[in-house]
Amino acid sequence: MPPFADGLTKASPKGGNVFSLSSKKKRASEKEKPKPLKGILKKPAQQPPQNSPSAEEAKPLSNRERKRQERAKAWAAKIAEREAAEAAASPKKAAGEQMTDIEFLQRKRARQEAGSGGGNANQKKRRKEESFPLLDGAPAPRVFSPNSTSATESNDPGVNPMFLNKGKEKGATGNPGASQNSRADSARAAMPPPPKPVGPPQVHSAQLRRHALELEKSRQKLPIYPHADTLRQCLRDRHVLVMMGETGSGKSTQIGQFLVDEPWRAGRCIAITQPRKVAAVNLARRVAAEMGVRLGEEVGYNVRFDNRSSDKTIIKFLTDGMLLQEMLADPKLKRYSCVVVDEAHERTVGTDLVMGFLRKLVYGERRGSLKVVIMSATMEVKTMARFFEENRGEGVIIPGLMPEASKEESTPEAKEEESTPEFKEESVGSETRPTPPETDKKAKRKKKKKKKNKGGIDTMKLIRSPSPIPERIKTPEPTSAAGFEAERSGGKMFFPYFGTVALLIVPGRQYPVESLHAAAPVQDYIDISFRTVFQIHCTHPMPGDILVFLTGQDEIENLKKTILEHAAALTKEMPQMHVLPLYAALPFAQQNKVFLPAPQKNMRKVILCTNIAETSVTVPGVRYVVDCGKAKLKQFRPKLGLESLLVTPISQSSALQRRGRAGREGPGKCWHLYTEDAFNELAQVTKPEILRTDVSNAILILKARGHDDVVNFDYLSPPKLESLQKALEQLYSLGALGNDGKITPLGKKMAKLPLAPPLARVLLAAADKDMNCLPEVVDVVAALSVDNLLPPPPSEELREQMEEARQRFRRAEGDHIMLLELVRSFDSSGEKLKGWCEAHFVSHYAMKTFIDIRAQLRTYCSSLLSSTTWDSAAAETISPDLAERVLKAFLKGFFHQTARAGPEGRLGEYLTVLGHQNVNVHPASILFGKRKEAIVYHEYVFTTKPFARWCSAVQLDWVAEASPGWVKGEV
DNA sequence: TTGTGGTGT
Repeated sequence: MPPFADGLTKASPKGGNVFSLSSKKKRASEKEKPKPLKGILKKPAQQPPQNSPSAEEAKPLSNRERKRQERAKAWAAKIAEREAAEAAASPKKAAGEQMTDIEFLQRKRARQEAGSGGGNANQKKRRKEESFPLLDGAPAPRVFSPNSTSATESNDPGVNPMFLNKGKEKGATGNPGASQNSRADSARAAMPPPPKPVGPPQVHSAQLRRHALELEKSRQKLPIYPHADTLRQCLRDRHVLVMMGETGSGKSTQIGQFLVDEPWRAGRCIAITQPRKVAAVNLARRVAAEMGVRLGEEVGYNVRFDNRSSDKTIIKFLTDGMLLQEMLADPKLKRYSCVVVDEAHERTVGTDLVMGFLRKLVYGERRGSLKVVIMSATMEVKTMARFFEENRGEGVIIPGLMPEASKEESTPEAKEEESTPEFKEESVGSETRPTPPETDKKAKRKKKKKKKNKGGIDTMKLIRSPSPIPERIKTPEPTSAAGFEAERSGGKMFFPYFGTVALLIVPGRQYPVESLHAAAPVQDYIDISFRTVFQIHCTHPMPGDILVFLTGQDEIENLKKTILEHAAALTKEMPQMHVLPLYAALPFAQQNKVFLPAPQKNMRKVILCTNIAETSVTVPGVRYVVDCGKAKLKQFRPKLGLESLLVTPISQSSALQRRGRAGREGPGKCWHLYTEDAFNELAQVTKPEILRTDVSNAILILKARGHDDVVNFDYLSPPKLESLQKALEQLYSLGALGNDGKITPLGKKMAKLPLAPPLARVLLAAADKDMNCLPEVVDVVAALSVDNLLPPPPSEELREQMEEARQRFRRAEGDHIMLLELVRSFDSSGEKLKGWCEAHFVSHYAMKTFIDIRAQLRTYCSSLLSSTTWDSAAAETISPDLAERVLKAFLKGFFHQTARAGPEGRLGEYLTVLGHQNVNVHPASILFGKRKEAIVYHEYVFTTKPFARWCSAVQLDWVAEASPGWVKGEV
């Protein structure tokens, strides 16, 4: 008898199951459609759902289609004209001349005559230049879109493309036959095979193309596939498309392929951004395979340390961070005709900044020549659409989606202090940051205070630095008559246009997942998780793995232990349990175990994970999810200037995401360890990262890309003024900004480095003549940039052995120089990386990352310093003098993270130089238990106590020397 | 005397 059954009854006040079966059997994509609950174990009699369209008629080339093609041609000509004008005008402009209209026309005619005839010459010419065989010739054949003539016309009255799944629910809930037998499909099947590519020598092997043809079948089954035409039409009519595509809709792989042949592409690349590297790489692989091309040629990717793209690349997947980096050299993103922002709902700082830049470009410098697609989950669609509408959605109503936009904004918010008012929906649409007199007064008070305390920095002056007047241009005339028609009819006809934004909702492919909530509030969710896991295991059939969401490594390892102890007591008839932890700090080899089937036949995987499994990792085989309702989230407290990790209740979208993990391979079930009322009280969406973190890096990114007025930048969610102020202060104190708030030459160099501003400052300081320790500092900075370089001992027995192995790196100066010793020791050992790491208890994976980062930093630095030798083996030994120079360089970036010895007799205690806060040397530091005059530390963490991690001994006069004027007084 | 969610340049 398993120990849990008894516990379960006790845990419930009513003496029943802890869980009340929710009366709703929710389908992830249609929550609003309650369905009667059938028996828990009864298998639904439905097939895997596929959201396929109802029959769509394939028409011959209709008048409308012909007109559309004409419009497309006209469009291409327009872009070509614009480019011709730009190209022609620029040399003249440089010479201070103005080109006359006549000159312009002459040039234009000359260009046209140079082409092989017709008004489409420019377009043809460009196509040839691209040498993309699949696109050669006009009209461009849609090699990969055999349904291109199918009639999913967005301007077809009676169809509501905004709700593409409406009226198709039968298909959606699992009647694939309906779609497969549709006339549209047979029409597609009857189409002639794709024409063979013509043009330059065949670089694509027949094998690649054969494989692509095989993949074509599964492409056609994707829910998004039938909507290709609607999607294309949206982007012909509007420059911005906000698309809600649910999990499994195929949006990420298909969007690029749908748009390749569009005339507005004008030979330029389509960028698709991702928040994660793996996603960018895998998507590129898949799309290259589907298109039958070699990865890195027409389809490629670009992520840190790995660039597989070329001049030929027309669909490029890249991380949002990489796009931001590209924007340093190319602020207008001239090489792209279209930027697709995928997973926009995740609201990472990178994605948010990219969206801000794109909004500015699409209504400004790139008006008419840039298409923007935002792909997001349900919850954020309104936010995104309003943000991208040229007038912030003012006076525009999204039919059916936001009928009472004003009403729902009156939801009362909870706490005043901690909740960020800017985060509420309604403020998203605000045109500029509101500056009522009250705010202004407050700000002025702050300014006075700052002046008094720190002497001399006028932070408000920094904030209020040059404020370009935002350009206001009227909504462009829609190119589609139908779009115009729809707007005029005032909501009678539903067209997917929300002012200047097109809006599309594409259904996904998810199996139904049943939601269960706790009947009463849960006190100890670890204990209840444990019971629930056994309850599921004993009452639910195999196959079906269990995924348990917890908050951290510690919880996971503890629960794993408990489960294993009790799993041993399971009877032999019961399936066995295979318990696996999953969190980011776990070595890859162990992480990968979750992808493998359980080692024995009658065995169920129980995966205990952090929110890594919410987005980053998809575990196969999962049918049951346990959601504890909490997660660790970073929080920035601007008053203290500190980031900390806090266990926080998750948001509703997060809960739905977790639940969705049960429905990837079949109908599933999710146990939420909190009441339904508690769920209803959760925030709708997770607070965007930009409101939770230190924004100094983000501000430097803005400044370096020419946005001086960082307060009035187009943020989807503007950070608190306090956070901005803190960031500006930090950048100013590091010398990245001048008194006028503008970026300094030093700041520009810092922005180019892939490092947090203080570390970037350190690196640049080391290049100074008096410091002269760049190679050493590069080593230390790179070592500090990797996580878990020195993992804790795998077992207590090995602790002594570990300490002995690491003994040779010890340096009296502290952890920074210890890291340098470690790196030197590896460099001079001549051993293979893996063996060396194992012998010294250094993380192999972290060390590989270290090597990559170091190489990248060296490349950046080579331009700073011509005569630097990077040969570590030939370098001087780490003399006390060299160590001192290294630490002094660190103080240039970390003077604000220094502390002096605390009261006598308390060894590890220090008081921060700024703010006089108590900090303790972290026990993992080699300075632990040692008393020094002062320390510089790399990181402040608050766990059981405030700790300073990665500490080194410094002298107070060094601190004073390295600090800017206003800090000196504090030392 | 510790051991922090997840990303990214």
